[in-house]
Amino acid sequence: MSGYDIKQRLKRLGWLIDSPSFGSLYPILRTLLEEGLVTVEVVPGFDRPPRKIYSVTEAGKAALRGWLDQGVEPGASLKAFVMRLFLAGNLPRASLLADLAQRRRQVAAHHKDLVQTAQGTGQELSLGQTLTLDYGLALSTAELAWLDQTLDRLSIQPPPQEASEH
Amino acid sequence: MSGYDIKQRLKRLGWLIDSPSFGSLYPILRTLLEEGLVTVEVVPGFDRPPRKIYSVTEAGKAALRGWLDQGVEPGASLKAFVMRLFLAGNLPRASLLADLAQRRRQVAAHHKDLVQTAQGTGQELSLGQTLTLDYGLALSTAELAWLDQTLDRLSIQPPPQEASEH
DNA sequence: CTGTGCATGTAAAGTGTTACATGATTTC
DNA sequence: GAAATCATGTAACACTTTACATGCACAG
Repeated sequence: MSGYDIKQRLKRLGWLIDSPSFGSLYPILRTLLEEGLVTVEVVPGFDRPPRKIYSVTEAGKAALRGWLDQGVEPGASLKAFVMRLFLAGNLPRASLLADLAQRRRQVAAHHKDLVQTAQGTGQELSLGQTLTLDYGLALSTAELAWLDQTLDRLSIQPPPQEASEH
Repeated sequence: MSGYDIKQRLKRLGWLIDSPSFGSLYPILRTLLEEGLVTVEVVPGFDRPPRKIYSVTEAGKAALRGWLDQGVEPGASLKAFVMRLFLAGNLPRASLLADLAQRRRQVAAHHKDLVQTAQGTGQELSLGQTLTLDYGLALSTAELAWLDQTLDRLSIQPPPQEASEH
């Protein structure tokens, strides 16, 4: 993909993560190129400006795998999780399941924390705090349900071949 | 609250937003103090190190209200929304409802986008992309439900007095 | 004929984290 | 006796955005 494409692609997920600006994206691509993690091919467009199509090299894939294998720090944000999830296709199935399981533990802990806060503090909460608490509970409940469902689906149906049902 | 307290408090919401480091938090508090938006009171502890308890001044409240009144840029992240929600107690009820309504529009648009991506692109999605899409759909669905429910609740039950049911 | 989309890139300015320094108390 | 919690703060470093520069095509 080109730098422009990458930004567009990330912007579509912009609700969950924030996509980088060109001012950080282009320098990063140059660095990756210098490190040999990607290659470029310049494709001149008829009408439009020429595009630089980047491809990940084997070294790049290895580096990505290395990064993913490091795992997430406990307490990682939603954003970090989404990023890893997006790249999960490059991860062996077992690692992906471990990642999801760890996320489940984190969200479960957070959920428990929210429930305790709701019960513990009594009635001395501001409207803002009440709403935030409520919002957090709703989202964590939904995420836990999704994680359980997805863990089930991926555990029972392990073949890396694509399912024919479509 | 003290700087330490603020960090603790924000860390409890750390699943949804990331709390600042002390390296940024303390300088910010000093700036706010110099601008007259907060005041300090040093409370020496018997055992523990002395604590600096900050309080928001009237000028600080006015500045906060000004910031909240600016509204959110379209395309604001979940993090930004949670921050505003948390501070919503300082907002007139009508502004809060407007904020929630705008968030609803944003999430609805994002949800629609995800549905189109799921249908449009066909079957040529990687596992990571499929999972991210699925995850986004699950969370946006849950958030829309919460927003609808909350908008209803706050519209029907507008009194700023606390409900007696507890 | 002004604005928007495509497409890349640089430099300055801003914002943030990491690492360090201090110092007492409690837990393993 | 080492490590963690409480509690504040600074300086160096890393990172990011904002603003600018370039240039063509197309729509209102």
